[in-house]
Amino acid sequence: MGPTRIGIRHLRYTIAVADAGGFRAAAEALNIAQPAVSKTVQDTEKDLGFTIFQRGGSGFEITEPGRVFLDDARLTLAAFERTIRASRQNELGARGHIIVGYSALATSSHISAGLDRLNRLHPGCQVEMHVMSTDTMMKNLKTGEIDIGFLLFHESVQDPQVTQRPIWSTQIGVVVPRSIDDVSLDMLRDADFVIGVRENWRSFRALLDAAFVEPGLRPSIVDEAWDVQVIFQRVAEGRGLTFYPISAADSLPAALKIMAVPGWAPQLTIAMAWSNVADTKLLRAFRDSFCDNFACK
Amino acid sequence: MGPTRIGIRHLRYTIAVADAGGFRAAAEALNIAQPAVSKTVQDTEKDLGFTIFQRGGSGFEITEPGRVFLDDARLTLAAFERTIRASRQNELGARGHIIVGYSALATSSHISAGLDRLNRLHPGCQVEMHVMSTDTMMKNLKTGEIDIGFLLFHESVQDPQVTQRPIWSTQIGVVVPRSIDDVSLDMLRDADFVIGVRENWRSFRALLDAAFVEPGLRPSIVDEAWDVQVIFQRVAEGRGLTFYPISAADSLPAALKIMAVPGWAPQLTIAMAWSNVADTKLLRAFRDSFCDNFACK
DNA sequence: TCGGGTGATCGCACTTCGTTATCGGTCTGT
DNA sequence: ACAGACCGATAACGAAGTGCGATCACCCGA
Repeated sequence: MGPTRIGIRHLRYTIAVADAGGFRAAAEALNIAQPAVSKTVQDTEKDLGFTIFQRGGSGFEITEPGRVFLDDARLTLAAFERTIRASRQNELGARGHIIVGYSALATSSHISAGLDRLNRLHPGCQVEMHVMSTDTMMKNLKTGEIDIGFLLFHESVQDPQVTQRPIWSTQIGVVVPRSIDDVSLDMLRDADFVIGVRENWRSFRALLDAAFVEPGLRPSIVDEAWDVQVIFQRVAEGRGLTFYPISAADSLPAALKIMAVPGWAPQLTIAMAWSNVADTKLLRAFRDSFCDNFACK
Repeated sequence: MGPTRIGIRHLRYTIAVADAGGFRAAAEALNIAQPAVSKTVQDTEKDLGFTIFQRGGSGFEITEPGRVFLDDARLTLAAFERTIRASRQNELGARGHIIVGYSALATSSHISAGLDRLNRLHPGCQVEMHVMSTDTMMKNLKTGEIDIGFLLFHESVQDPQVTQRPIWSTQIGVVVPRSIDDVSLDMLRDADFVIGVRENWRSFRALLDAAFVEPGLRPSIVDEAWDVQVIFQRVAEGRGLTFYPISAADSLPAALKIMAVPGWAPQLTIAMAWSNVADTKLLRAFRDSFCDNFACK
């Protein structure tokens, strides 16, 4: 069996077909004509020696070996694009491009401090930030769509393919309108709350549920929202209070403030996460610039 | 900045230049003409936006960003070839190809048992075995030249990029000609020994050195050899004795036998090792088929 | 049976990638 | 100092890879 004639292009097209759910759709997504996709996928199948897509009259199914190949190919393609992206010069003439995902809970001066630190070591290195839920982040880390994630450290968020390292801990406080002067456990029992929906805030909600048990809290949730902005908006309107890590105090709207509850201090840890497979010199430098900073490891 | 026009070929050629130490040498190694290499490397540099090789009158130097890029590119290329290799059908029509490195010390029925087990799960999956020293193995694991290694588990053999998992333990015995009936600590004090050279047997020698301390042994080494076959040959000739793990008893030549020394039982552990970056479905199956077997993890 | 959907095939143009021949450069030994 | 051996870069050109539009064969629901 000779050397492969498969290249990155073959992986990219084949993956696109699987993702787009069809040859025509893939061609559209890739901005090329459909026959080119057909041809490339056929070449790939011929080289590998098995069919990836079982074509039927309408639509197709992915064969079992095809599924295995696609899983591996996705990782490989992500690794490839990562090394190119990390090495290419950007507009500023400096090298590097890192895509970071972070949970809204991880907003903190700690993050910007780490980014400043990185910027001193690698001037002009571009960092692209995207807010996303913890679950989405884990998925994107595995597919290579993001390089690094900052998320809520929680036992329910584990994956053998993803390494996590705690970066800092803080405690959960109550977000209230500025007009309120103090809070207490008793007050929480009677208050109404606006909290993120479980679909998007699964691990934070799980952590809150656990924190409610000990003091016997059963907060009445009058409203749920998908995004933090909406939650804060509701709180500012006086619809209810909400819980948030105290380290994120800086990112609160002016109308709100966050306060620790005397006698109730649930801890929350933010961790940095990355795929075991994602490994470039630049990413190591990035991770180190965060770890040295907070004396972890 | 548009999408890259860099492909696997660019990585392969650029790496070849760095490895071969020259454009002409690289061309020869790749079995192509030299101008093709020049052109491809130039295209790569243009796309990345910096020079990888600083050409001087005679020879060249690798620039700092070039070195970083090359390190990443090596990993990426290895990942690419691994996924293709793992997916391609072999002559038997079954899928998979794994390259395994093993230390001569790891020869054992445990290994063949694990391979049998894998063969039941993945019939026809090709496994390519190469004997190499522990140090070479670590290097090859990192470059992706081998997928899995079986090596002597030793504190001096550590690398953040490589994961190790102990697979089995055994004890060290003395290899003697069949004519000898029993061995003792006192006998070892007077005997001559043939042992592997330190360059190729570094970690085993370190382990032996430590094991000699407690009973106060200072074996007289009359001969050193590079390969295990040569060592056994010398022992069979009566030149001296040697030390070897008892689990490898099966692989001894007929003229020799291995015996435990009463009152001296240094332990030795064999571990399976793999690069953190090396990750395909097939390799996970391989590792699992070994780990389940010996109830580790 | 007829449109509207799928993917496969064909023929042609452009790009990529390989070749050979040749150039200009630096070292080295006379 | 100069010839010769080595290096990498360049030029010109052929072969292969890769794109395109047009078209075909097929399945399905109206």
